[in-house]
Amino acid sequence: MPSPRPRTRIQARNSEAILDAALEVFSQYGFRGATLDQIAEVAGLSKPNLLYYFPSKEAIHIALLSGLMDTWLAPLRALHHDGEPVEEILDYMRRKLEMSRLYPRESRLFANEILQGAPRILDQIEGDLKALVDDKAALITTWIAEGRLAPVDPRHLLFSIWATTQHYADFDIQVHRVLGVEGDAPYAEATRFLTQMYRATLTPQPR
Amino acid sequence: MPSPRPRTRIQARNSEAILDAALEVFSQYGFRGATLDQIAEVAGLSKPNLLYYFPSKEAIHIALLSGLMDTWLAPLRALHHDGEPVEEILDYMRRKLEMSRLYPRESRLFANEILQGAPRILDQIEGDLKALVDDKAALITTWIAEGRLAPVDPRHLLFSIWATTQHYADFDIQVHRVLGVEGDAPYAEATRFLTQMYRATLTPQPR
DNA sequence: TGATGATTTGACCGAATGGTCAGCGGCAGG
DNA sequence: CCTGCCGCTGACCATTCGGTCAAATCATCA
Repeated sequence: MPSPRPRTRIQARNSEAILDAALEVFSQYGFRGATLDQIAEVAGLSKPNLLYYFPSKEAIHIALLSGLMDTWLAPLRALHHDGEPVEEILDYMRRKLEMSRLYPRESRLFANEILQGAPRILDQIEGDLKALVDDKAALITTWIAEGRLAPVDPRHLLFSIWATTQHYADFDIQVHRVLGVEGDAPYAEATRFLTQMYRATLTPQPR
Repeated sequence: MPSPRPRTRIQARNSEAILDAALEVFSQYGFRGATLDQIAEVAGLSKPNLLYYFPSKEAIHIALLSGLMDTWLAPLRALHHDGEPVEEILDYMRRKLEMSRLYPRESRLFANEILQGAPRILDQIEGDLKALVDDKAALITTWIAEGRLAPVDPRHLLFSIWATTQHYADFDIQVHRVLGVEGDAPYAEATRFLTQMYRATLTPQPR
């Protein structure tokens, strides 16, 4: 039984190929809709060979998800209490949007998992994620109390940032077809629009 | 071969039960991840009986999607050129949010279809949806030119409204677990937050 | 070079999948 | 009461599914 983490060069290469192919397939069809044959074909390996590196379909899925959560929360963790509050949150939004641009498959994998009821990451959502949100919401509340941020609901502010930024990854096709363009152009426009929207929302009004 | 639209009372009842069950299952697992046995069980019918009313799994899916698109676009169609621009768009946002609250399964079905590459509704996205967006974007541009709306990118404004409102249906579980609440409470809070955000974003600044 | 373990695969398995079909029961109209 | 059709089902089918295994091949190093 090979260890889940690669030890030899060839194990590293194949494990990575499998995870990459699995990300491709799972992110599009969800766990139940994806098949091992599909993943094997994308990875350029035979199905039994997949199962030589991972004991089951679910193990591949779990391997993807467990690595994903930390990556996904990193931008929010980087929301620091030093710096100008409005710009801090704008930076967070831009980091999140950049994640959607660079890692759309990861975003879709996450979306698929949530849509299916988050059976494999519910504890992390109720644990790590909730704790992190509580923490950052407290920080935002402090900023508001100091008058450095317009009074907004901190949690729904975060929800809206997640929603707007991930939309460009998850609904990628819709965005491109409605705009009638291809490539990364929507992200540049989105950066401008979202910067404008959140600046208007968050800038405190002296009165 | 029974016609797709019910003619007798019993056909109406069963067709509706099937579509309702299929909506339940498809919206959670996507087309490929859903099974006829699952739908049959939820509908309280036998699998062959499903296929007495619909010729195939795909036919059920198509029946759901074709009915969905019009319902889904109705709120945007109702964006009128009379009335105060800011309040018109706020009303649209609230209608969309109300749709998420009342029809979360429809929202998830749509999200699943887009995630999987929109194989069955791509033409409608490039056709009806794009045309509608172009039309309403022109209206918004007019409002901006008249100084009755802050200058924003109209299409990305619509994207952000879709994203934020549908988020409460599609990521329902995450929202509830992170907030630590159950029921419709998030929708009331979201209405307040989003009203505040879009009012701040859209209200023109006299200078 | 030979030995040894890592890697790969064809053949296969039982279960689940979408779908078919002959026929049964019941109900409506004559 | 008979007839005929609508609604429904159990049994079945071919394919695909996740997964196993023995055997073949490959790579490495003594």
